[in-house]
Parts: sequence; C-alpha cells; structure tokens
Amino acid sequence: MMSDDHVIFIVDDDERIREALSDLLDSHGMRAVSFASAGEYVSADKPDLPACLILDVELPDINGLDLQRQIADGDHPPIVFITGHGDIPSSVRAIKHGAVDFLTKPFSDADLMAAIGAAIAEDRDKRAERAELSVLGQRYRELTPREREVLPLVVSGLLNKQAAAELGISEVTLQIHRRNVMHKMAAASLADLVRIAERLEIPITHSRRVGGN
Amino acid sequence: MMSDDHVIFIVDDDERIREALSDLLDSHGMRAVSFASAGEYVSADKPDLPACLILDVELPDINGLDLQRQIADGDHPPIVFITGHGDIPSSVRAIKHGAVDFLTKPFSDADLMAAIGAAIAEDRDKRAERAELSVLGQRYRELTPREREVLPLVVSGLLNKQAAAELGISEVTLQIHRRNVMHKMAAASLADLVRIAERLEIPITHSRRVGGN
DNA sequence: CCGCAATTCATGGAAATCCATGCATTGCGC
DNA sequence: GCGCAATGCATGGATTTCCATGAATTGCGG
Repeated sequence: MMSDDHVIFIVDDDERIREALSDLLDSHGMRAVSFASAGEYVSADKPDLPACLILDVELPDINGLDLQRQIADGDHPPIVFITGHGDIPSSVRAIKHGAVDFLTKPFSDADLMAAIGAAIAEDRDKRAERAELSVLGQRYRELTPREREVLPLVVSGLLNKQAAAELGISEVTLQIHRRNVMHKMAAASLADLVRIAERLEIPITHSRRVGGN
Repeated sequence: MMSDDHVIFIVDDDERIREALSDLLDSHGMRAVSFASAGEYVSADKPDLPACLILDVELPDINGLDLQRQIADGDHPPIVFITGHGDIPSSVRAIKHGAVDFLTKPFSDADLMAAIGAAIAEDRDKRAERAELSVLGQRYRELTPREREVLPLVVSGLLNKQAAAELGISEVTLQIHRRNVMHKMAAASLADLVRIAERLEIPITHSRRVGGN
C-alpha cells in the first residue's frame, strides 16, 4: 500500500545503499525516488508533495554540504544527511544550515525513520506557511503602486488625514486607496490588515502622533 | 583594557583549559569568569550582561549536553561546546538544541573567538527581545480580568458592538474597557495594539463578521 | 480615437470610534 | 464605615471612518 501524500528523495552514488533505503521505505509504505548524483536530483521533475531528502555527503559531482547551500534558496525539502566518513565540523555545519539530522553509517533503521518522519512533518508545516505567504504575496503584487504606498501608512496606525499628508494628497483620495487596499488584500478589518502586513514583513515606518488619539 | 559590556563564562573541570581560555580572552580585552563544575556555574551570581557560555561536554557532575537541556528554560547565554572526545550524535543534539558551535580539541583560537563573537551577538539580540517582551508582559498583567477579556476581541477586529455582545455587556462599557486597555498597553492606535498582541502571542479567536465592513 | 486603469478630488450622509463627564453597585482592605 | 478598584451604564457631542455616487485628467494599448 503505497502512500500518495509524501515522497522521499534518496541521493547516493552507492547503488546498494539506494536499494536498501528504497526497500526499507517500501516496507513502511513510503514512496521513494532515487538518484545517483546531485545533478540528477536537481534536474528531475519532482512531485509537489511534502518530502524529505536523504542526502549522502560524499557525492561524485558535489559535496552534499555544498548542495545544501546551493539549494537553500529554493523550496527544497528538509535534508537528512547520511555519511560513512562524517566529521563533527561537517555535522555542525549541516545542522546549522537547517538539516534535520546527520546520520553516520551504520545507522539504525529506527533513527533514520524517525529523522524522515520529522523531516516530512517539518516540510508539511513549511509548505503550508509558504502557500499562505504566496497567496498574500500575490495579493500584494496586485496592488497599484499608489496602493502599495498607502498600505504601510495605514497599518502604521496613522489617521487618514495624517497618511494623506505624508503622500501630499487629499484625505478623500487616501480613503479611496485605503478601501481598495482592504478589498484587494481581503482584509475584513484594520486588525486583519495589520496582521497581513506583519506576515509580509512590511516595515512600520510611522506611528500615530500626539493629537490623534 | 577590560570591556564591561559582556562576559564569557567558562565551565571546564580542567584547570589548564580554564587558564588557557581565560588568558586568551584576556588578551582580547574580554572578561572571563571560570567555573570547575556545572553546579558552581548554576549557583553563581552572574552579571546581567550579554554573555557566552563555553561549556565542556565531560563535566564531573553532569554531562554538558544534559546541562544544556536543564538550563534551557532560563535566560542562560548561548553555548559554545568544547570537547576532547566528541561524537557526531552529540554535536547534532547540541546544535539542534541551540548551541552556537561544537568545537573539538584542539580547536583554533580563531574558531573559538568567532564562535564567542557570534554567541555574544546572539545574546544581545535575545536579551533585547526579552526585555521588550518583559515590558509588554508586565503591562498585560496589570490589566484587570475584564480588560484581559476585551483585548483579544478588540485585536480580532470586531466592532465594539460585536465585542460587547460577545461579553454580554453594553457597547458603552466595552468602549470604557477598550480605552483602558489602549492606555495600559501604551498603544497609540489599534494597529499598535494588534502588533503588541501578536508579540504576546495572544490568540485571535474571532473575525469581523459580514454586515460589519 | 476609444476604452481602460490609475490617480485625483468632491458631496452627502451614515456608522463607528473616541472623549468627557456623571452615576451606581459590589467586594475588599483598613 | 470609608475609600478604592472593578465593573456596569448613561448622556452629549466631536472626530474619524466608511460608503455611494459623481467627475476629471493622464497614460497606455488596440
């Protein structure tokens, strides 16, 4: 019974290791996809599912730790490193850069399965977070340039007349932009909009000034 | 010229190590305080400064990794582990639990100083964050029980009449509580209050409903 | 030229928030 | 009993936000 809600990528140049890991994962009803090199893995079409990347440190084309840094900016899954010749500085570096675990061969099936489970759970959380941020980011990008200027002023807490003064426009125009921002960002209240702005890390550049409760 | 804006704690049962580290730090104008055991360190009065804890893994009274877990809930400084007999699982565990580095003897002065620098910088950031949260937390604790009920409703974005209905009181009374909350939390605007509530991780339990813009 | 989006401004008016002030009740500590 | 804090409610009124509707200008693409 092969589960369809996740996938585990195995990148190791040693075919016996790949086979052994595939069999182990298969026996747990987990889907595995194997690659003999980092280049293969990077180039491959991958299913859009919560995942885990089991990565050998000594690869023929690149050091596993260097691949970790290389793919860090993309939405690659959490890494579980495996290695036959690891050293402590490598393990420290791997973990500090976000790897879930660093296992030296021979490692127990239990340790590997635990690490994989943690990696998939972490990827699920991260993917949900990214999906939500992507929606918010898309909405933000649909704002007009002016609306994008109004947003930080509004979520800073300025009165409409104060925000209007900042931009050198009438309060009435500011209100129009404000309403459009609320609508486009799907915010039911100012409180909603403030939280959305926080999620998008929009900087707060002002504070409501005295005389404006 | 001994600097007064930080301190480095050294916990190692080997007196020669303590001396060597103290001398090294001294030569960099950094203040060091040494302890021969974990118990001594934990019991000692410590200056309230940004700090770094250089911690030996093999201590006479407790394993350094266990001490890390033990002090995790208090405001202890970031840890740089040093060890003569480290293994990879220990280093993984140390870093995953927040240690800045895990250095095996013999380690270079440069590596140690770099780790110490990073630890102190991290402690500075964390201490600033904790200080701010402490102020906000204190303000929150000074709210009356009723005001503490009103706060999450207000920052959820409910209209005053909606929040009042939630508590079964008049809108006028809700407004009084609202104003008191704003004042006690030192919020100049609703936007401020929403951000404060986020910092305090006050859960959002409601959303403004249709019919209430 | 036309249509559209972006930006600007306005009016009239309703709803909501905010403020100052006043009053009342209850429970607690001195 | 008194004073205080917590909680509740009210009035009158000012300010702010929100809404619907209307109009104008500019720049761009078809």
